[in-house]
Amino acid sequence: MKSEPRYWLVKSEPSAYSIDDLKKDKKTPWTGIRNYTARNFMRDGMQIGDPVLFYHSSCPVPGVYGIAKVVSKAYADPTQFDSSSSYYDPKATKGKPIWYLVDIGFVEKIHEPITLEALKKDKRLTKMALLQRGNRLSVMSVEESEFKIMCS
DNA sequence: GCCAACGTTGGC
DNA sequence: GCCAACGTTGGC
Repeated sequence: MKSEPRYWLVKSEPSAYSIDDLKKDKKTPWTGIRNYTARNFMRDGMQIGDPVLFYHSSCPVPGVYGIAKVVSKAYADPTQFDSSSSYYDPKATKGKPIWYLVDIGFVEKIHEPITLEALKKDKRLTKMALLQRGNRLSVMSVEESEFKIMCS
């Protein structure tokens, strides 16, 4: 990893796992990521304590609904070894895991979510990864300046 | 290693 | 439900 982004954004479909679920659980293993770029961010980039924007996708009002943080180092995603899991990967072995994850901890819920619509309107954010055309990455980095703009 | 086919994501 | 974008797979 060339640069060292320290701010992140993770996407989740709220019907599968929402910011309210994270609030209830306090923390959760960010399991099931099966994209190499997203994996590399978690495995090689994320450090304990890094702030994470929690984004709700595929829902009536997509946007950032809360703040979380990285609370563990990267470790092998156990679901890749579980043949009964939909995330099972027969090519992975315990000696040579393919997929990694970190634990994500709850920080706060944003009472007025920062909607995708609002993000698109802010000229300062047009370059952020989330808004780049066709970006479907479920874990991505966020510039410090972008994070501060969104928190204000 | 190329590239067409296929699958998934996610906004609308 | 549609469709554009794009990552992954697999035949050659």
